[in-house]
Amino acid sequence: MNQLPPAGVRGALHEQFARIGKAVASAKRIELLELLCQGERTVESLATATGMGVTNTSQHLQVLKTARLVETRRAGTRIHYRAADERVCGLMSELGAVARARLVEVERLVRNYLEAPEDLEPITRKELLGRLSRRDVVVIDVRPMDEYKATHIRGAVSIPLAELKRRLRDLPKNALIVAYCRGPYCVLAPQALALLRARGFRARRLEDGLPEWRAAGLPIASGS
Amino acid sequence: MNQLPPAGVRGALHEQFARIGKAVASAKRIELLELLCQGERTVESLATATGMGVTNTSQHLQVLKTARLVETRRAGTRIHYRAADERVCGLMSELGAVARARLVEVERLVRNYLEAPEDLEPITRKELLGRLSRRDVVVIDVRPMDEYKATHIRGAVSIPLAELKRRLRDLPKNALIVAYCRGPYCVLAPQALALLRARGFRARRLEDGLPEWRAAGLPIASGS
DNA sequence: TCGGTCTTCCAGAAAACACTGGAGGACAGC
DNA sequence: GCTGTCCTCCAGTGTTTTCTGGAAGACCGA
Repeated sequence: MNQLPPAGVRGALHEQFARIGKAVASAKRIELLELLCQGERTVESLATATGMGVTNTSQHLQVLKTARLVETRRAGTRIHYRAADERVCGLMSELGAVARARLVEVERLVRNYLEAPEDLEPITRKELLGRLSRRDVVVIDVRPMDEYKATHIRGAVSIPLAELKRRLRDLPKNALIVAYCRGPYCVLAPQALALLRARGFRARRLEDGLPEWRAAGLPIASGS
Repeated sequence: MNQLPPAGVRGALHEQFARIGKAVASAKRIELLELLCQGERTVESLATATGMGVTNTSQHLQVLKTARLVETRRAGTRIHYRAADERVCGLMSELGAVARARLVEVERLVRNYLEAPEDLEPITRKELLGRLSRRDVVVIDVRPMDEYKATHIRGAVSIPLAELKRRLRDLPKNALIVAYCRGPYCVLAPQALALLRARGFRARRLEDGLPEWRAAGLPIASGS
């Protein structure tokens, strides 16, 4: 190649490269490829392994197939998928390496799970009060909006559990997040924690819930 | 790592990997990354090099930046972008390698341009007639739809130039495609050829155009 | 402080994509 | 032939991405 191809071809070439990129632009497909790099599997086994529906799995596999990253083999009524060649798996690990090197979030995810087990304990009212006055915490009220409007911990923001996923981007990645809800048996806060931690946030639960905070005579507020 | 992280984290990890994948899921961004792997450049210089608008270029660069694939440096009023590290460029070449290895289209693109110069000559009416009867050709009429309805070569399908891009998927990748329009000085067919060839199709032009075909007493039709 | 330049942010339209459920195709066993 | 299994295709819905102009922000030089 002693000369560049003309512009029209260059664009189309890049589009071909992008086909590969698009194929690995989805977490589900990456999961599938990782599994396939371990060995051949049927559609159904991939579906159960990833927790996706069979239809959806099949469609993702079609995408990978048209990008020529995987190949198929029919055996009776079922179809076995496998990675098209070792280079594909090489690309996957390269991708993972870049992700680990470049994305701090990945490190944080691992650290959050493997270390800091004390973060799994609820935070006491007293400690939260201290942190609130030092402003080194974000307190979120994960109950439905109308309950928040009625009464909430002073300084807390309302993020109903249903909206949490959508509002993740509003939350700080480095500060501690404390979630609370109706009381010690309420499931909203634990669910919020699970989501937050899976996304790499540092999150803890307040001991008990709002009624106990209020009963302790600690500062509350109402309205939005 | 002697144990897998729990499912919630695994999913989130894959999503982090997919962030990198998404970043390279667009031909434009791949082009930008390739340029940046050669060295630092300003937004404007990237915009002119790729033929994109500055706004659009900037937005693609933001995507790359949030994926941590590129970094910036301010110098007075302009901002210099560069690849975040060599591993990123390594990933790009790995991507290109897989694309070349796996995508036949890429090979075809190169071949279409570097070889088969005879395909650049128009096809004669006589040859087209023969191929039409052997059905080993797809003839497309790239004039506006109403002209097609009035009269067209029998066996041709109507794909007005404006719609060609959208309808590329309807065309065969292996068969020969012959385009015609109003006559030897009409620009529609040449433009269609440029697009088709850039996308890897085998495409030729009919000598002259419809009037000459008709004048030669060859088979025509009308209606849709 | 005031233009001028370079870049980013924002809002809206068009296109592409992911997921779902139901219909259809290929195969094995009876 | 018929039935059941496994997979793929199709159509519809809701979300995300891409691109475009216009406005705003950061910086330089006068």
